[in-house]
Amino acid sequence: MTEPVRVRFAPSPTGHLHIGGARTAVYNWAFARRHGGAFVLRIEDTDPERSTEENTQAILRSLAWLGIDHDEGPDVGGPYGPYRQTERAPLYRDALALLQERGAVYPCFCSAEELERKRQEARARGGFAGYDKTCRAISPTDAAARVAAGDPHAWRLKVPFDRGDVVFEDLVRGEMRFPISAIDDLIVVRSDGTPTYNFAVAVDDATMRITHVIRGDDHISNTPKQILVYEAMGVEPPAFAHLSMIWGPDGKRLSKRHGATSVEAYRDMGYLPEALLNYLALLGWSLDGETTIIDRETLIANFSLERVSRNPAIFDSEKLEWLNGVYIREMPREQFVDRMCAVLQDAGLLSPDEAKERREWLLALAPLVSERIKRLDEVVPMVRFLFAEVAVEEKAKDAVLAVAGARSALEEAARALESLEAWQSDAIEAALRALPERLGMKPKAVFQAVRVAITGTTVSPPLFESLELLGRERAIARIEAAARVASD
RNA sequence: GGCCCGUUCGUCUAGUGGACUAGGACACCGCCCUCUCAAGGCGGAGAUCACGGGUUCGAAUCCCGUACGGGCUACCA
Repeated sequence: MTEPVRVRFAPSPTGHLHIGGARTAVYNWAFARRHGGAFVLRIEDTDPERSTEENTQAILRSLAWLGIDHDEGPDVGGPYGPYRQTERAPLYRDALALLQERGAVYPCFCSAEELERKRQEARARGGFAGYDKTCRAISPTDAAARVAAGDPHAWRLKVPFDRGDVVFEDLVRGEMRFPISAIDDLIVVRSDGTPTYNFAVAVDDATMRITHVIRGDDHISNTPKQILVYEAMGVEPPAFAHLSMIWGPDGKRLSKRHGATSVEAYRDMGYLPEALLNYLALLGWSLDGETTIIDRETLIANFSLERVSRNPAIFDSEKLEWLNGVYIREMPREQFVDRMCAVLQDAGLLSPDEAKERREWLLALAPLVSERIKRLDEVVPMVRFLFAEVAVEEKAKDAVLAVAGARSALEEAARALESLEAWQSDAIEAALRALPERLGMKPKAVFQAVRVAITGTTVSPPLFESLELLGRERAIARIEAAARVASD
């Protein structure tokens, strides 16, 4: 195959971009980039009830945030547009005309009620419950006459009787084979003139010159129908690759019940796009079974459909969180400061001006924080004490300040820090380390008392650095205040 | 009912007839480091490869069947 690779991601804007859709998008995108092909975005908005422009924009935003860029789409255009199905009506009309010309379709005058009744009967009898092909028996002249007379009708595909099994090579699963007898004379155009899904998809993929259709495996059984549409049009079908579904922790279809399912929700929780991308890539694909940290470039350079797994995967948010922590720790310090500032500004702890003025200070704080969090939203509780006055938590008070000797430890600490010449962590450390022995206390008891005094909690970034960043005046004031409520 | 897909540690996976006493990662447990929490280092536990038959000198890997889960079977997508 020498033609350039063209793949598409075709979401329905009936909701935001979900984890499952995002994974499909990632695989399509990675495949396109790997082969130097085009990644096209097509919006399947034929369901007017549930499709909204807001959702389309949200999907576009989510893809952009993940760093999945498309070459053609509703927002950037392209040579095979339009890229919204609702705008492609003329294409479907042309395709129907082509099928009519080729004698590949026939009008069906059966009413919905009639069809429903037949379906019930067939189901009761057992076996195949498809359309009984009543209208296929109507002679072309009679049919044409009824159409001309304005009889309501849908158009059905004449599934050939002598075709043999529909066989295709799925790039993930291998050979797929469907008996032609089990495939219905599907409706391609409804009586209101709108195309059905399987027809629209085949027409779109054909006219957009899609070479590889990579999508969820809920479409496996649709594939033979679409192949029949291609054949009816006289067009070579693309290659297909079906991805298994992503499930929630309970092994059921991923849904709101499982908590966050949209890409935007993960963004808002402080996940990094590169971490989500990495996680999604690994959910059903592996580089070699060993490598887990896979950046964008590595993914593009190595992605292959042959290594896509056939079984459904359960979404493991703990592993995603761990991965996010890895990316946070590996993030360049400057970049982390930017991310941290954004979060602090959202929390109202920092103004844009301060972010600029205190850049050096923030750069010093960054590594203390980045090493301790897995999500960006953990920044705020961890460093709040540096930006605002904090009350000592009750349980911290009970566990640390209510211990014998806490008061003298704090008083001594305040004294030692007051007389310090240079307010730097190493000097602070030297001063505080001398205390435990002199007071006959364990180092941990002294340090925890100081920690609680300045942060209000028993857990914080490293103590000496925290003291330095807090500043002498505030640090000593807090230690003295804590001493007043501590036990002897 | 019919057609189709799937089934390896709790989870994601490696594995394509012999290197498998089934490897890696997350989670879990222990130890070390240590001012807390993390991070990091070291180690541990965890999979009768869904089950049952076969093929073969030899099967997680090939074939058949069963069970369980899932999809399609719409003038939904």
